[in-house]
Amino acid sequence: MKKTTRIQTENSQRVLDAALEVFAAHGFRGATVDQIASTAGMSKANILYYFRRKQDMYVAVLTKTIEDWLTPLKTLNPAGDPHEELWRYAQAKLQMSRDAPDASKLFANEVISGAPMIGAYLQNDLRPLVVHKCTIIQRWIDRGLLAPIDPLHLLFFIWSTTQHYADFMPQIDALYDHSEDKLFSDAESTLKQLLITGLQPPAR
Amino acid sequence: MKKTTRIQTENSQRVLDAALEVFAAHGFRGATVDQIASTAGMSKANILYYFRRKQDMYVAVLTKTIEDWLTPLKTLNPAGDPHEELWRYAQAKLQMSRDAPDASKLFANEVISGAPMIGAYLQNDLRPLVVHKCTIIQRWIDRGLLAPIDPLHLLFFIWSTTQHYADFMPQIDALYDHSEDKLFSDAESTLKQLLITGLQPPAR
DNA sequence: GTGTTTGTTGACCAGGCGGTTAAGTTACGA
DNA sequence: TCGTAACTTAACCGCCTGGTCAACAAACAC
Repeated sequence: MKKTTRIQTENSQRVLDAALEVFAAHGFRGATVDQIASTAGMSKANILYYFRRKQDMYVAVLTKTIEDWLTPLKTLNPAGDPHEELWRYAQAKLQMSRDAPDASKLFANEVISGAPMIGAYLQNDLRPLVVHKCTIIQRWIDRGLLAPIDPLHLLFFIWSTTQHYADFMPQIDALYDHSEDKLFSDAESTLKQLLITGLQPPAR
Repeated sequence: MKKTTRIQTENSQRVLDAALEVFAAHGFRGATVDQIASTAGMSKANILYYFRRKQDMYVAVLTKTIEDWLTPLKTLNPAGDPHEELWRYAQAKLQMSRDAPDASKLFANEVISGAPMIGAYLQNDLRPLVVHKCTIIQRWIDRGLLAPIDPLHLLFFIWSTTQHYADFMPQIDALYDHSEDKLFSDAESTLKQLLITGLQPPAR
């Protein structure tokens, strides 16, 4: 009954790529279907053949983004070295900011406007995952492997600093003179310094 | 010739307050004049009497925000204690995130959508200020008062972490259980820890 | 009080919005 | 090769958008 053809998968993807770009730049309300259509190089009526509503494109592209988002956090290994694990996570997030800045902007736009579409997701999916990871971090602290710090705010630190290099790129461009490669390697060393030395457990 | 009446100042302010709220939540394109009008409790035609275009409200509210934004950075005192000065700045920014979250969201929205309105400002006003402050920080480092770190990325760190507590509040709400007071005092100690210990100069 | 400036608004406009439909074109299995 | 299901789009719809305007009300200087 429901078979997905080649053209279907191809064109759906084209629409989603264009939708991500436009929604990331203007948010849900600021984006127009016409603009998504012209970005995708298709007629408006045609993209509405694949996604009947603007909102359908939005949730599709947002859901995909969120799934990618969660992956690196899930891999935090309780048995590993705390500094190494946290730094690996921060690195992965920074890399995502570089590789998929639009995904970061999309998420930022959604949350800034009050998370109207993903409020439930934050409560039902993100929260339990974060609570779990925070207990892992807390256990590291209790065992003296990490300086005492609020695990949740530590996550906020990692999120905010890494996503900054996607969301605020126009500002960074105005202030930073060197290549993109150097920008991200400088960012990496700065974050590493703040994270690692900031989390050094007190001497025994 | 150009005298501003009492009603003018009062009502202009009402419009700007409403405009800040709406633009912060939906960005320039996503905001509607009708919505600003109803938020201000005035008719659409009336608010367009004070600001002839939607864009005029936007630049007015954005300009005001940016001026407030820069103030605390300007007070960075080269003669002061580096840790104290930087921490005072970070604290001031965090307090602004708490007191005026809409201003932070407005700015974030503008930059995320490519800074179409304030690109010139970033180059002409923000940049020289930041360059100057970076040399101050660099001088502290050269004198051994601060751990070696990239001054610009240090500013990025302060900006991103503090603004996170305004822009991403819906996400924080979903993850954080205690009072707003406790949230911000926890944030403060976490940031202080990361900033101060992360910047401790190497032992002589 | 009166005249003039300032403030207020309902009605209106052209264009853009998300979305539908009907009619046509293309792809493809049999 | 042919039939049919999948695909494409011009034309259209009602509503909302930013913005104008003329007519009216309020405030104020004298």
